[in-house]
Amino acid sequence: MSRARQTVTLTADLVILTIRDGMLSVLLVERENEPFRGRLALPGGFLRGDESLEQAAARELVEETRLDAGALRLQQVGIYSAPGRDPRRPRVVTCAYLAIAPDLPVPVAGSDARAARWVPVIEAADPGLAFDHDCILADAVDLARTLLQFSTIATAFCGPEFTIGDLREVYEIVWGVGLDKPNFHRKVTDTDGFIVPTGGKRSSFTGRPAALYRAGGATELVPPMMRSRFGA
Amino acid sequence: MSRARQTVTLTADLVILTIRDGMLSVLLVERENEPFRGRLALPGGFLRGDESLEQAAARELVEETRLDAGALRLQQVGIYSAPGRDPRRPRVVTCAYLAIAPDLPVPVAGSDARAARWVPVIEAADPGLAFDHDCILADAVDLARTLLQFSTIATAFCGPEFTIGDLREVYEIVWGVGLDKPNFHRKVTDTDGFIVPTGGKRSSFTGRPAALYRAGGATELVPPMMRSRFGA
DNA sequence: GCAAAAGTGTTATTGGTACACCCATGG
DNA sequence: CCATGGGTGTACCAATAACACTTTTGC
Repeated sequence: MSRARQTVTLTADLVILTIRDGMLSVLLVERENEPFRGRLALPGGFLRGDESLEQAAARELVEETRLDAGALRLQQVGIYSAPGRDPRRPRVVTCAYLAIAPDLPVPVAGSDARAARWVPVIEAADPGLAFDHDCILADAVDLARTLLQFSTIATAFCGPEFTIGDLREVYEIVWGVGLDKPNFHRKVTDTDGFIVPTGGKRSSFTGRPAALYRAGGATELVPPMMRSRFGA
Repeated sequence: MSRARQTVTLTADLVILTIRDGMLSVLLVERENEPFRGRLALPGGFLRGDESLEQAAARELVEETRLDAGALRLQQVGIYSAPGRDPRRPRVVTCAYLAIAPDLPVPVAGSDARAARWVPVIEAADPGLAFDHDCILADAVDLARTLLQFSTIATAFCGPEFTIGDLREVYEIVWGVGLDKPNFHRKVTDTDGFIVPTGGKRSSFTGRPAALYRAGGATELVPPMMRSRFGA
């Protein structure tokens, strides 16, 4: 029987990352049904008949965060197909997608009544997530760290307008390192299309006001952003 | 009806790349059944009940090439789930895996009777492959080019022993550029764990004999291999 | 003035590019 | 000796790392 071709159930799971209170955080939902009732899990849903997996992931993203998936860049993390990973049915295979969101005002209750909330990534593995979502989350965070290095996606963590200091904080928090402020400033301003000045300034509580920028048109970051030691 | 959860058929397709006669080539099989009867397609097969997709891909690889998947590094290219991509059934979703193989002695007829043969990648798109395999192949070749830049996987194109010139040819053929010989030599010898000398030498028809090397233990290539202009 | 954050200048070092040049072998 | 590919030396250049220093705000 194991040699026979068979059908499987396909789901798309989302790893929506943001930065809240200086911590890399992920949107998790509390499961209301068995198995793993009461445990936290990544938001996700079943593939429908008229859509691709990426479209399913985009639909989930809108339901959970009200963010337009077209504006965000949805990145495929990988496919998880180990037999028995879902106790409910013999074969439930999932494809995980990474989305990076700005700090949203609200725990964004989805259109469905599930209780969604932001959880710092370091706390997410505490009792452990449902299914193999710990593994998926770890892979997605790894991917996010790599994307920061080679793409301009770090701006997706910020709002429409941000300072270079905001952007540097994104790198420092996601990578868990300190970056040299002067060198970072030059790097992002010298890279064509990374950020463009809006002309505005923002005064923080203390210190000199910082110039405001918005995301530029470039998506690739060449040369890549290097991870230095500690200069914060 | 389109909102209902449904089951799909899952397959694992393989993009097995090698270098033959100085050309990047891919292993293709001729389809014996409709649809796309007589057209070339990527080797692949249905997921069985007791295995993951990666295991299914590894099994296919052994069947097609007799290569141990454990020795090779199987890389996930992506998932292809557009509705209607397979005319046979409403939903057939495939996950594509990239394998890089040394130049094998034989067109390696698989254990099944399918006629498998190596086809240069530039010729593969000539009448077009079956299904969306043109797209999968293009994505896999892109991935291979990127992997050559950031990993040591280029050695997988070579046999157990190879010269630095052999390795340089791999880069030149896959990237379609010429590389500076002296700089390439230093780059690979200076990178710890990329290649290790075996002590042997190989005399070609002409010129000074080249030292032989085997693949080292490193998998990542830092700093990455750069694509220069043309110095061949 | 002082603290704090933004932003500029300058130097040392690392690593890639280009290319001249020598080495070892077959014919 | 000559052609050919293997391999070394070296000058130059681009980009990063480290850090001193100036600027502009709030208090």
